[in-house]
This record gives sequence, structure tokens and C-alpha cells, in this order.
Amino acid sequence: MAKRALIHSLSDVDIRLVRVFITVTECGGFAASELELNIGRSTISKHISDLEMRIGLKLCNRGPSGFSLTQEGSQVLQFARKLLASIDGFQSEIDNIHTHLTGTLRLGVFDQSSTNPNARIHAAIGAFDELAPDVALEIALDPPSVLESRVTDGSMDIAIVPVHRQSSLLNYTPLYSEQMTLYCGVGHALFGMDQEAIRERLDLGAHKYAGYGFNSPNMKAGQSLGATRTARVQEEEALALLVKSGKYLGYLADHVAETHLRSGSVWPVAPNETRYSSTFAAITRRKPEPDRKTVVFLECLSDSHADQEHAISPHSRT
Amino acid sequence: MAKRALIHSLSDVDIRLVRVFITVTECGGFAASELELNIGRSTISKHISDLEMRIGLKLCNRGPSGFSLTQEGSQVLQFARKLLASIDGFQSEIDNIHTHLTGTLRLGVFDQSSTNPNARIHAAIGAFDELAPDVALEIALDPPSVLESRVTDGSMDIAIVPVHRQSSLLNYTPLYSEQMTLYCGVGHALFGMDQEAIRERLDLGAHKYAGYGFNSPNMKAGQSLGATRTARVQEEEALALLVKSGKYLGYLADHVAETHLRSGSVWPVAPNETRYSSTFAAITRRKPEPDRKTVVFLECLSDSHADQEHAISPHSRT
DNA sequence: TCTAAAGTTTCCATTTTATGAAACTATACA
DNA sequence: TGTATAGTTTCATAAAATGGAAACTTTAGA
Repeated sequence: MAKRALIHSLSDVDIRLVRVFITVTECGGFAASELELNIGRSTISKHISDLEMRIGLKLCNRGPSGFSLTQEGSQVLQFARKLLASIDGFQSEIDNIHTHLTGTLRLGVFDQSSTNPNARIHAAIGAFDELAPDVALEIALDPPSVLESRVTDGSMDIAIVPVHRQSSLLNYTPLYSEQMTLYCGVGHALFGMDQEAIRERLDLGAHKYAGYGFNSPNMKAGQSLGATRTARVQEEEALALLVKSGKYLGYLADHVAETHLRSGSVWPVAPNETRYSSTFAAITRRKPEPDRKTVVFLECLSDSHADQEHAISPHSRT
Repeated sequence: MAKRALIHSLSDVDIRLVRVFITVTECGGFAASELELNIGRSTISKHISDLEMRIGLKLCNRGPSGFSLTQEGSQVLQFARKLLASIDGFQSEIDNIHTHLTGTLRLGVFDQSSTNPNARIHAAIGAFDELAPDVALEIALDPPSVLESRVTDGSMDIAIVPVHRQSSLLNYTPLYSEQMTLYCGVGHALFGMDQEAIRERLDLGAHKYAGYGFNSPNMKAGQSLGATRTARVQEEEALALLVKSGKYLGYLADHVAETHLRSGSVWPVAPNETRYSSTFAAITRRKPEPDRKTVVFLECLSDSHADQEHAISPHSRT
């Protein structure tokens, strides 16, 4: 007993004694606080005397003659109230984390992502801002490979990239797709040719092919057609330029090609045979799990693209 | 599990979990904090997951891949540190009560207490001020009966009164005594008379007697001598005046009578027979027990009068 | 691709702690 | 002086905290 009193450092369980002390004080006695605390009188008695022993002061006079605080008891009561207020403060700060998201969301977007009308990233950002107005957004435009590595190493929370080869370290959430079709421009040998005729002499190796200089479904698609890439570009507009030059074949997103088609400056090359779909997905890292604001943003992205269908196989977990 | 997470109010035992969380964070992992916390790894694991469940947030990523705080974890860590600082603050405030006495000490002194050289109250006050410089002193001068009732009802902490009839509600700490002897003045029938002769014709009922108008040993002494009180006074100087008038007998404290004796203005009346001793004691209330500053002041009083002998029977406890 | 190592979690037996009922003590009031 | 009230102590029981063994998971290295 006396030993523990000497070690006068308030241990964690003693907070409970402090709380009991305050309640008893407010009720003006043990018997009255019994209901309030919902514990037996003997327990209250033990708690109060434990607390007195622990802090080494007599806190209150009690007995049949009534209940009253000692001078020291009044002081301790004051400090105790302050302490409980601090605990409540901690609690409310925790609650705050729950309700108000803060910090910075680092979002990455494929720097050459076309202005696909299916992409509703702006809508997602709008929805996110409603949910988490206190989160600052940081958007970076980079090639898919950079985005993937940055999400993997945690220096970016989430990114939107065309799905190519899925990494086991990332989670992929398909958002929208775009159709890619092979086109040629005015002056090209295949321009204006009947699709039936094109299909018959479809030897793509005989034509120059323009593709992206980075790892993408585009390259894979070109290879599978037997095309030899003779021009590399980094930007979509550059690719369109090459196609329109009449010297190159190249994949254009349907929504990009649309205007060119209307003006008669590009011609599809065996669309049914060459067409492929490029799916854009949000990537987050698998481990450590993304934080709450990232999860919320991911939900915003999903919701904004909910009406769209995706043709992506979910990555199998190890 | 989920149920308790919903009840997201931080209970008292959870403070301990918070402390564990901070330590683990500082150690950078469970294994490292095992020594620091001196509890088993499985216990730490349970504590952290309990805490996460309680506050409903994932605090840290842990596993073979290492230990790292989540964003929320960093925030919680910050709040947790603040919380522990509050607890430490409470602790130090308690320590402060231990070391520094504060408040007001309400002291009562018998308003007609003679300037007895044995009374060392001033010395006690000086010593007390050294020990408890932050305690304000409030000194009231009142008749013994008032002092006793004020100490009894707690509106006064301690008082110094002549001991008359001891109350079972008070504790008496004898401090100093004064000798009271019966005197007469110039012109009185007994003045200058040989003590032997006085003793022979000691019929005090035949003389006018002056005594105090309040309950005191003085009154009791006068009664025991068969004297009839024909003059009542409230002040000691008034009594001395009556004695010196030569018409009254009256008790004077020896140290008061001394100067009058030297100037030949008073004459002792059978000193050996009439003399009685009046003991002054500090009174404090028995229950509730006096607070610390009162106890300390009482010790100062005792110490200041330690060299003096007292002839008072300790009050028997019920 | 496999294996060893490191870190965490789960399960379970043991110890510790908390609790309330009943008996006990002390005070106030009639 | 008895009776009701307020708190304390004791003790048996219920609840929890704890640590060790084993299982699990991921990383690093062969």
C-alpha cells in the first residue's frame, strides 16, 4: 500500500478512479452516485480510497456525518475536470478524423490520356470535394510506368492509367474504356479502299506503323498485327499528325478519330479486325492499404463511371 | 467487435492502449517495443488492434514488410501525445499540491489574551510562512466561545484559546500557560497585609470580586474561592483598573501584575492558596480532520512552544 | 522458385484484477 | 437509547489481462 503511494505516477487505470471521484462529488456522496455510476457502494468506496492512496491526499470527508470535499479535494477536483476535458478533446479530435478528411490526395493521370467523353474524372473530383472539402488535391501528369511506380512506392495515392500488364502490387479498379481503331490518312495506299478489299490484302508489315514510345496496349496491338513500328511518338496529337500525313498507319481512339473521319481526313483500316479496347483503371497500392481519403476518392471515381461496362479481368490475388 | 467500435467513446482503460501505441511508434515496431513496454508481443498486438477497433481507424501498417504509420495514425499519434501531456500535467498539479500549500489559513486568537511572554504565536507564524509562503493568513480576535464554535463548524481552521471545558468535537494542543494570582490594590483592606494574616482571615465572600464576563477558568476560580462577582469586565485592562482602584479583588496574570507590583500599586492575596494556572491551547476540529496547511501550522505552534510544560489532561477520545 | 528469417496474429492456460453481497462500524436523529 | 443512514471491510466469484506456443504472412536471399 504505502509503497504504491510513493510511486506517485498516475497510471492509466487510475483515470477511471478520477472519473468516479468527479461523479461522486457531483452526486454529493457515495450512496447517491451508486445509481449514476451503476456500480456498488463497496466498489466506489474502494475506488475513492485507492485514488486517495495513489495521489497521497485525503480528498473528501465522508461518513454518516455527510460528504464534503477537503481543501485538497477541491483542488484535485478542479484538475480532474480539466483532465477529463482533455480526454474528451482527444475523443473529439478522433471523431474529427472520422468525419472530416484532411491532408493531401496525390492523384496521377496518364499524361496522354485522350479527352475521352467516357472519362468522368472531373465529376469524381467534384463529388470528392463535396465529401472531403478539406483535402487538398495534387494532380500529376505522367506516363503510365511512372504513375505505377509512384503508386507502388507510396509517393502517389492513386492514379488513372490504361491497363496494360497488371502488377501484383496494385489494385485495379476499371473505370472506362476507349475503342482504338487503326486508321490511315489521305494519300495512303489503303485510303478510301473498300474494307473488304483491305481485309483481303491485310499485310500490315508492308506499311509503316506509328505507335507510342512507351509500354502500352497500343504497342502490343501493333505487334499482334505484324506491324513494324517505324515511328514513335509520345503524344496523341503527334500520332494523329503522322496518320493524317498519309504515310503511316496508327491507332486512334474512336472519339478522337470521329472529327477527322467527318472531315474525310482519315480512313479506318479493317476496323473489325484491328480494333481493340483500352481500359483505363484507377490504381492503388495493395499494401499498405490506401488511406481513407484515397478510398473515398476511389469510390467517387467508381460512382462516376458506374454506368460503364469494363472488359478487364480482375487481378488474381496471390 | 464491430459493436464496440460503434460505441466510439474512449473509455478509461483505453488510455493505456494509447500509451502503448505511442511507445510502439517510437520504437518503430512491436518487437522493438517489447522490451520498452515490458509486455509480451502478443499483448502489444492485441492492444494495438483493440485501439484501432475502438477508435475505428487503422493506425499503422505492420508485418514482415516493416512498421509504418498510416496517415490517420500520424494524426492520432499527435493527439495522443497531447493527451499524455495533459495526464502528465494533472500529475504535476497533484505533485504541486503536495509540495506547495495554498489557500487561506483562518486563525483565531483569544481577543483578551494577555501579552504573555510565553506565547510564541508570532514565532509560529514566522515558521509557517517559511514552510508555506503561498498560504494567506486570516487572523480573527474573538472570545473563546466564539472561537470554539467557529472551529467546530469549520469556518475557522485553528484557534488559540484558554482551556476551560474541553469539547469532544475539538482537539486540544497545549501551548503555554500563565499563572493567575489574586490581587488587590492600594487602599484595599488587605493591601500590604502580611500573607500569614491574610490567610487567617481569608473570607473572600466579604470582598468585592471582579471577574470576566465570559466563561473562563477565571470565573471558576473565583467561584471556588467563595467570591461573589460584583464586577464584570470584558477586557484585561479593565480588570487591572478595578483591582488598582483598591475596591476589588481580581485575578491578574503574573506577567501583567509584575509591573504593577514593582510600582507598589497591587498586592497579592494569599498567592499560594489562590493561584491557578490557565493553559492556552490550539484547538482544531476532530472531524472532519483538519487539512494539511492547518496541520502544518499546528506543528509550527507546537514547535514554537516545545520548551514549555503544560498541565492539561489530554481529552479522552470517545 | 524455393527456403529461411522476421514480424504479427491467434489460441489457450494462467494469473491478476474488479465486482457485489453481507457483515461491520460510526454518526445523526428521534 | 434505539433506529436509520452512510460508508468500510471481507470474501467469494466473475471478468480481464497476460504470456507462451503455434500458425500465418511477407521479404530477402540462394
